[in-house]
Amino acid sequence: MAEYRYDPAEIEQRWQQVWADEGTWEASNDFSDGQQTSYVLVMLPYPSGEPHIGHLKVYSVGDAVAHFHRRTGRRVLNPMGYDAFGLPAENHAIKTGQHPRDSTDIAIAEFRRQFREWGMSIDWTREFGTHEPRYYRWTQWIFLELFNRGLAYQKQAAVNWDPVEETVLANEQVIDGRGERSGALVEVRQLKQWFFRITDYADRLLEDLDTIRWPEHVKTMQRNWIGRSEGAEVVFRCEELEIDYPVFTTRPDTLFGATFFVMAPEHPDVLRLAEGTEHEAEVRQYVNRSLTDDTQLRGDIDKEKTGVPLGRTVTNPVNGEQLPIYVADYVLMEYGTGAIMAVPAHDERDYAFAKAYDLPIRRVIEGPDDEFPYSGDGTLVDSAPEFDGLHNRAALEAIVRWLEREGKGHSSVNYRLRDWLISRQRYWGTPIPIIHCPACGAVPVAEQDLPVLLPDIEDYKPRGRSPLATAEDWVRTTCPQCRGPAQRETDTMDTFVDSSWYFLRYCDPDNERAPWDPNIVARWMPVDQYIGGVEHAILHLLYARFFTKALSDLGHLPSDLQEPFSALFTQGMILRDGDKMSKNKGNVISPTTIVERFGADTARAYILFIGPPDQDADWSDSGVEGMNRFLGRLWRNAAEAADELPDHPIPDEINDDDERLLRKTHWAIDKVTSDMSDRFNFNTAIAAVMELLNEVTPVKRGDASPGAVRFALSTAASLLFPFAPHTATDAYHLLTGERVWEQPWPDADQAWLERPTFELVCQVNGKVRDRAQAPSDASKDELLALCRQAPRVRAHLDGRDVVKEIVVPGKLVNIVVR
RNA sequence: GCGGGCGUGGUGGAAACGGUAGACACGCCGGCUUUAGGUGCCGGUGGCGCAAGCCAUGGGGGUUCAAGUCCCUCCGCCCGCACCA
Repeated sequence: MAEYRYDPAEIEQRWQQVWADEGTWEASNDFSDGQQTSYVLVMLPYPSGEPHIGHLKVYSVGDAVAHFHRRTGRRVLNPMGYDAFGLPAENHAIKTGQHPRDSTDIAIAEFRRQFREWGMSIDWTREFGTHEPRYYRWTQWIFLELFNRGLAYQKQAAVNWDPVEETVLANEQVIDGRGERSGALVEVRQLKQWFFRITDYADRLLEDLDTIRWPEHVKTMQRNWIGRSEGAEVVFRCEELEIDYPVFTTRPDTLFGATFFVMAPEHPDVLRLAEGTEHEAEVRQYVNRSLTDDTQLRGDIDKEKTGVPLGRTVTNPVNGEQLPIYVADYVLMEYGTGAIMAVPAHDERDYAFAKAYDLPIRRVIEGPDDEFPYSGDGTLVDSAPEFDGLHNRAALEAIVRWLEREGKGHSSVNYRLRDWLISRQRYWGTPIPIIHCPACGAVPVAEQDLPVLLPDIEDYKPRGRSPLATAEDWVRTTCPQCRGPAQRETDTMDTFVDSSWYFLRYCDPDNERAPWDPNIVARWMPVDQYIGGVEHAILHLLYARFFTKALSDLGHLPSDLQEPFSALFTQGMILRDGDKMSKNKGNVISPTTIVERFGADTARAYILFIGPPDQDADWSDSGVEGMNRFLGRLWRNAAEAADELPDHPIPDEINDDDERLLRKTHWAIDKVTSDMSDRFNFNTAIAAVMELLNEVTPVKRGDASPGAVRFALSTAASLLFPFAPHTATDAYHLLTGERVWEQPWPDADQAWLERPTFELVCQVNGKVRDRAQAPSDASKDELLALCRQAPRVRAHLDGRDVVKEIVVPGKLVNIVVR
């Protein structure tokens, strides 16, 4: 017997050459043939160092989907780019002096090399990095579009300042009071910053979640983040100073239970209200302490409630009562109006405060017991004759109607979502295309002057302001409106701005007159299948949705394009011994090592085989070897059959081995197809191909005809193609002389899926006692009879009364005895 | 505290519907081939038991002819949000 040696290095290199030479994976923007399209997109990588195993996993998933879509008749857009602006490259520059552009371009070259080495079916003609002027020119253009429509604006605000990165951060980038990247406790600073008005879109961002096929937990996270609550705004008046203080409450039904009123320490009126009262000094002290307090500590829910009275009162609009005003740090300036009515009987926090300061507690809703606080539903009591006795839900509406009639309040909706703070005091990002003119204010750079190029500078270190400020020649400019001397904006944009529209640019990447041609975008968008990590559940995925809606409203996208990603899949991490891989732990396994040793196909197929791709999976060195053995076995069987078995068709008269093999082959087609269709069950799909190959080996030595063996092997290769494209291509080519990627996805023949007989499970009292071969078309009575005849069943029926008989056709019979 | 997810052999994991628990693979055991092998091939492998059989999907309870799957409850782990009025 000849020796057939599986040589993945040679096979992979050879086919990659063909794909590169022929541009096999390029997707044309000529849609005249009317072919169905599919946009399969994996989140673009941040190019730093070199790809890790997580990249290999996510792109293997994406590539499998792309290949499956292609072979089931769709034209697939599967592009690649790089999210190339960002802090790591800049921090590296501060340390080494190497320009971030240079280190980034080196990393990109390595990513590109490895993606090619992995054999990913990417359309390389559409590649770009978000740091290239031909890209960020349009990021700036989009900024100006938003600016011109009032969706980008500057305001002085309390913002999150990361003292390590020396820049502000968006709310979404602060995790447990710490900077997302640095882990440093963020400080609050009052600064003038650029924002995008994402809050205008809160309702649509919430509602449209119902229209997309995303994992439920991601949708839930977005809903929580947006944090919509319905309630009412109620006006409390300070008579002494003649000022109205509106508060937001979700429980206007408890208005009669309000016994005091609380303002946040940041509330601009706190000091003014306390002025001239006996509490002034104490209030001043409390406010100062709160503002300098650790934000994290202050946010701790278990922290004891503290506060100070202001020495003033407000009027409860429903009953005219005078409620003492307190300042307390459990009230947040960022939410609602920065002031609340306090109802200790029916709110946990107000109750804790009332207990600590010995304030009255008044029940206005009946509860199941006398316990306070009670936040559930019940009958309204001790409120007003017109509302007492109503269920609190009904009372809520009645009270709001009353407030509206009296002009003392109205129903209202509040959100947790804040506007998106996009300015960063850092170098390596897209410059904000604004010019500050002493006379004209913030003036947009003219469209024909885009891009505003990022200047080269000497020192990248941020010193409380953007390093761009040191590029004085660059900063100094003239005002586009009045031609007077003016200064450029020196902040750059959050890199999440860059990645909020890249999926649109892929559609039309070389367009020099516009960010994209809406007609082309209309053909590809929305993305049919988006794939990436859950860590972007809120940040990137919320921002990209906002951009899509805003750009659609501005007329730059089709009006029906409201969501960028119709379907989302979030992949799990690859762990090692149950731990994250990290350089610190020294347990990193690099894709290069695996690819060098076993080939890309082994690495890719193993990662997909290890378990469901949305779950975390533990890496196993011996597991990889097993996959390498399987691919080698498939390839050798194919090579051997191609050489040694005559290329005859399957004979009309088939023997038992042929039949067995053909049934298994069609079963495998059916299994892999359904595992791939709406699911991501790659692990079981690969297992099915293994089962098929396991069936070929013994049969080959038996009586199977050459045609049947060749058919089984070429089908196995064809089914494996999305997971191990090179090996599958080569095996298929050896057997058929054809290119598997040009072949349609195999079709399972129903006739071979149905069997003339099946194994009938015979149960007594729900326990399996025996099995019997039964004709597939047997009647219920026949199945029952077969079961009763089975020897082990008879033993268990002996001398007992049959109570009940259950027949499940095609499956089992259960006889219940006593 | 609220919301979501998960818990199956020595290991990773199978089992859309309630209907043969453990597919496929790793590991392990045995055999054959090989000068040798980190190769290839064949067989075995949830636990207890000689066997008939019994036990087994985190624990307990329930519904059902039948439960990994449905319901209740408890335990453990993971993720998100968290003084949001």
